Amino acid sequence: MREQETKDLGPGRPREFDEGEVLAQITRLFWDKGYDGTGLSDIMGATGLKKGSLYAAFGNKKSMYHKAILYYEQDVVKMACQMLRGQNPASNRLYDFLNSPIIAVYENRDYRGCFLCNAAGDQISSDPETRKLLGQSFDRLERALCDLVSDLRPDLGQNSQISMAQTLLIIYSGLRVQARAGVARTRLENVRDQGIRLMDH
Amino acid sequence: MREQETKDLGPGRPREFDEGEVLAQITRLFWDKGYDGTGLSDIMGATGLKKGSLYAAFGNKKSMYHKAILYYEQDVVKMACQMLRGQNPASNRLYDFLNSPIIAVYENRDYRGCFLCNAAGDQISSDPETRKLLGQSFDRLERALCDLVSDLRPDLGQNSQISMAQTLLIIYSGLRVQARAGVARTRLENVRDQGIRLMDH
DNA sequence: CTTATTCTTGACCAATTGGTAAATAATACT
DNA sequence: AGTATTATTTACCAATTGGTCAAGAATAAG
Repeated sequence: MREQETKDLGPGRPREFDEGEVLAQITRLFWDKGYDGTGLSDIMGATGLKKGSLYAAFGNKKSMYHKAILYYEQDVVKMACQMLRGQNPASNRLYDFLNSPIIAVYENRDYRGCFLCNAAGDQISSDPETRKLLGQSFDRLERALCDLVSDLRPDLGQNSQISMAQTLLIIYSGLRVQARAGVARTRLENVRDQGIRLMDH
Repeated sequence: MREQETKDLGPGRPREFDEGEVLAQITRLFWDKGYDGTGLSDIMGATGLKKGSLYAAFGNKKSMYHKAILYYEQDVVKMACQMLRGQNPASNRLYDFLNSPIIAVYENRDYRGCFLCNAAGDQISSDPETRKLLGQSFDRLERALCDLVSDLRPDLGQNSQISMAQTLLIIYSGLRVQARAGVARTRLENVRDQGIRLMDH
């Protein structure tokens, strides 16, 4: 009675690529080059697929972008949420969260920033479906942050906890943006520490 | 002995457009459509100028973008800094600063966000010159914020004041990004108020 | 008026854009 | 084997991209 994992091949020629892997590559492209900065040619080059296959599998460019946001949520955002709700001490989880933008840039030389934050600044964020997807992913992050705050400050009322979670998300977004803009490490670390100290009040 | 304002016309045909006005329009375009999202055709349409004139006056597209950031600094950022150092009570200035992203979206239906923040998420932020210009503008904002904090909390040491200014800038960036992503007004207001309360500690 | 200088215009460019359609190839079912 | 179904490939499309260049137009100086 269980659902088939690999979609038992019905009639017709089978796919020669893994949809998830291809989507991961598409996501990476949109992530660091933006919507208009990524051409079908880039996508073809990175995936090795021709336009026909891409359009058949993922629809047009805008639809590919939407699927990329969804993939990012199921991949990066989900992982972040698991970390936020993980088994480590709550204060460590908070530190790791606010430290991750710094690690990315200054340890891993990863300048892509946060896909959601980049997308918010992109022209395509005026597209309603894109906004909806961005909102969903941010909400998901906020809920995880809320759980973290509730671990950290069970003494506070729920409204205060929510406000703190929202503030942490905003600080995180700001850190991602400024890190991508090339702000010095020490400055980001100052803000990280202030964000952590903010939880004491 | 004073500098001539309108550049006494020397030999040759005189300009038929005001360089500042045109630059303002170019800036607006890059601001809400991004680098790749803005085509020369858009710029021609908005300014009424042909490519030849544009290239002669501002160089190629990337150079136009750089000049747009500079224009933004001399226009929007400078005004913001003047407000931050203005005559109003310091707490009012802080409120106005953190409230401005909310006003923009929810009172003025202005969804452009902050050009600098958008640019940081843009593909072109990997261009060194662009990063330099972004850094300069952010620095300018941070210095003004530092003066504000020093008005607000003269009791603190300079290092603490700097950290606070940096945190305010990051919160501001985050607010701009999330506001553009369509986050609900009350959430932004929560964060605004938390940012203000942050100054009490 | 002529000349030098600057600006504007319009034609032109190769390359690329997102997108489509037909032909071909690989599978399952009968 | 034949047929229905789905995937891949190839060729093709009109439109647009950023960018250049030469010709014409408007000014100042001689």
